[in-house]
Amino acid sequence: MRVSRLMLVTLRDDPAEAEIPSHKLLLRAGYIRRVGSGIYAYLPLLWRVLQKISAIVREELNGTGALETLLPQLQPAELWQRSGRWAGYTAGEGIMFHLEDRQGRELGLGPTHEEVITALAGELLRSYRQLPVNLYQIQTKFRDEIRPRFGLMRGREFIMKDAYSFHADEACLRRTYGAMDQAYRRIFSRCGLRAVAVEADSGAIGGSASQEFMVTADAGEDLILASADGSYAANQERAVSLAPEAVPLASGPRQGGAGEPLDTPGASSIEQLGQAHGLDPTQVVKVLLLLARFEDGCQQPLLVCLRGDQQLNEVKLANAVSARCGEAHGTLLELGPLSPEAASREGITDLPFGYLGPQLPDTALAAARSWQPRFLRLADATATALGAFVCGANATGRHLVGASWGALCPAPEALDLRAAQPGDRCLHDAAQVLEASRGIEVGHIFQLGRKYSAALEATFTTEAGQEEPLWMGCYGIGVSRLAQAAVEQHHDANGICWPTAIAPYEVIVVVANAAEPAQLQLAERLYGELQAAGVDVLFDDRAERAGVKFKDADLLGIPWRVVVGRGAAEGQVELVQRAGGERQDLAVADLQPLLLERLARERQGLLAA
RNA sequence: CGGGAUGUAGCGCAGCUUGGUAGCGCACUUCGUUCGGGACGAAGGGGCCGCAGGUUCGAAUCCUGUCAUCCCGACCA
Repeated sequence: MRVSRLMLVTLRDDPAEAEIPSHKLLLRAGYIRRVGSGIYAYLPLLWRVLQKISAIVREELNGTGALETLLPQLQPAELWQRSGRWAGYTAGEGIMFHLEDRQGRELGLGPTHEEVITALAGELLRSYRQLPVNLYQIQTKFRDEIRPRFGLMRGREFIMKDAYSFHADEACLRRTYGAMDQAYRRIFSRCGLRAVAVEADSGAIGGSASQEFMVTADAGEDLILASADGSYAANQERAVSLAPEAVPLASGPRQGGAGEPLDTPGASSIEQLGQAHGLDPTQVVKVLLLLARFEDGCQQPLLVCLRGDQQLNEVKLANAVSARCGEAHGTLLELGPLSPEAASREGITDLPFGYLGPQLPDTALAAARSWQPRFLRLADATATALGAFVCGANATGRHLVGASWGALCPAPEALDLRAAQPGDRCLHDAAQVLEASRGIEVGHIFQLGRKYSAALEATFTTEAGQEEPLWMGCYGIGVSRLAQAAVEQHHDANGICWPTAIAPYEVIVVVANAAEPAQLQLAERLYGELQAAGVDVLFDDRAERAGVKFKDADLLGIPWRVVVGRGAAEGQVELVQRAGGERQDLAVADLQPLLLERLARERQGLLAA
């Protein structure tokens, strides 16, 4: 392709709308244009990148025996009502764009395709003999993100590869899940990206085991906690660890474990309490009140106990609450702190915030107008493990010292609700410590189990002649996000440095002075020869000064630059590698063999390394 | 949705405090010089000043409303 025909518009200044390097560079180099909030046009250069990524994804998935398909983006509400996700995805902070057709039928614009594929599988897969099957598609997804940002990182319309597998039993699901894990590692390696697999929360998709693939980059939205020995890595949402040891309360239980009152005016936070009365945060049980709102309108107050030095992990809490109430009240729509303002709107004005203790009786909710009149009481295991502790006395300006579970109040169910922190000891080896890094989530694989097949009655006949719901897995890759993540991981002060495997073009031939016939002729010749040799080659034939063309070549991030300049008459050209900036002068005859050899290796991405 | 900010030419910005009919850099067009790291000179083209009301002889500027976009938090590939 000739640059003069490429519709190339590069920007010298950073666009004001972009914040992170990859977003700025994609805009400046003419890869994308914003059309609306979270909506982008993929310009021709980026489309080539996306097609290269897609080709790698296809090759690897086809290699596992997966089948490519294409499912509708317009999806009937009825399908989502059957799976129980319509309300959760459209009401409240739901992310599904939805609309009504001229007949008044409700439709959703697919944010994901579990419903459609499961309904199809239910119709088509009748016997264990047809299993397993793994179907995938590469397609635009629509999500009405609460806050689109960072260009393609979190758009409202984006390209995703999603795959869904169907199995006769769980062991088979596990095998395919393992095969997808391996395929994903190969895909990211082939794209030239450093990626790590981490344990993850299953989120709104549901199901049991799940693993995320993170491209490591400082601008990543996710916090990864990993052990230095490489045997444990998890998203912070999911990470588990050993909490620091608690400092025992010197005097032990007092007043038989009911605790001794202590006047603590003004000490409504753990820090203030600790400073004023010489207490360690690990000696305190703190009580958080939260409110959960469900699909059926039920509003459930929660009383959560944590050890004073620990932070709540809301994802873990939301999972625990869903597990306990989901059956009766449907999807958990919202979970947040129970504020004094919200309480007083309910008619509850006497909650001593800052001095709450786990013995707070349900009668505190007696005045509630629309809330459930009983707390759902949960505790982190670090709190229930305390033999004697300090807690609020449920009266402003007063705490109890030396309280113990049983005597003060029954211990709530002990769960893991705490947020693991960098520096925590690991569960698998207490000598290992969790270290933090940032990542961009580019892939996520799930063992869904039978959640969707049961809801949508997608069953098959087993060898024994029984009707059973299909076992399912689902596997996603954010293709457009991956392209931007690659830029985030591979750029420098001058622009993008694409890994060759996904670069829009592999080589750019730059004619230093297009007015010089010898240069122009040689450049034309090399351009033609490289094309004939199967190289994706750009030819910068513009009547620009050399400096402009060099700057643009760097900004675009083409891995190899061939400069046809002063040495053209003597048959000399210069070869420059974009990443690293290595340059060498070559005889024209040596160029192509050298380039072809390097490209052959680089097209394999990190697999070649 | 809560908190913060910004809307002036394709992009980046000034002008607004103190109202008087819109400017700078880049980009674009033409000509000349230049020609290996975003050249120089000359001459040009391009703006419903986000939108709607209001105040005023007069509004980019003041007032009210509204929309959009971006940033910080909750969601996700």
